[in-house]
Amino acid sequence: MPRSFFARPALVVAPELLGCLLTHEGVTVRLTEVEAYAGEGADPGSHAFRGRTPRTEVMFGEAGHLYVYFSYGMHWCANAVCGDEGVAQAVLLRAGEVVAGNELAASRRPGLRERDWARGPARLTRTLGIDRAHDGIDVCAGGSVSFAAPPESVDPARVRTGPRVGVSGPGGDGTAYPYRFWIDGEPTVSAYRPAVTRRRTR
DNA sequence: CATCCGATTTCCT
DNA sequence: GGAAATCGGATGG
Repeated sequence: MPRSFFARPALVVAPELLGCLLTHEGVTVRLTEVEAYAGEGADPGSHAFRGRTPRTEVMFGEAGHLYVYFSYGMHWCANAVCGDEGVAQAVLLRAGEVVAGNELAASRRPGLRERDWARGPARLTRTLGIDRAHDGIDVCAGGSVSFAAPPESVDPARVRTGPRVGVSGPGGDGTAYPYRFWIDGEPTVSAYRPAVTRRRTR
C-alpha cells in the first residue's frame, strides 16, 4: 500500500485495513480485526496520550512505519503508524487469517489450531515473525514487511465496530471510544475481553 | 467459559 | 521504587 493510504486519520485507515494482506518473509495474513488509536491528548487509550517518550517516538513520525511494542513481559504487538507527522495516530493489527506460508506459520505455532495462529495481536506478530527488530521499519519501501490491498473486497455490511480490547483508564469501558473494527463472522477474530487490572500479588 | 498468573519494559511517583 | 501493561497459555468447572 502506498504511503498516502496510511497518511490519513487512523479511524479512516482502520476499517480499510480489513481484508488487506500483511506479509513478512514468506507468511501472509489477511487482516480480520484492527483497532484505531488517536493521537496525543485525544485518546486516553493510546500509548502516545501523554506525549512523546522514547517508546512512542515512531508513532509521531512518518505514516507507513511499524510501531512495535513489548507487552506483558513476553509479547510483541504491531501497529501501522497513520496520519500526518507529529500526530501520533496508529492502527493496532489485532488478528488475521493465514493465507500463505502455512507450513512456516505452523512451525511457529505448535499445538495451536490453524484459526488461532493469528487470532490476537501477539499471536499475529509471533506467527509472522515480527518483533523488536521491526519497530520503526517502513512498510511502504519494499522492505521485509508489506501490506497489499484485499484480493477481493470486503462487504461493507460485514464490517463491525465496537469497544477496544484490554484498554483501561478514562473511557476504558470502550463506550467512549468504539475504535475496534472487525469482519463479522470470521473465525479468526479474537474474543473480546474487557480490561482487567490484575490484583497486586503482594 | 472463568480464573489465574508468567516475565519484563516503560513510565509515573 | 513500583504499578500497570493494546496478552496468551494452562488449568479447572
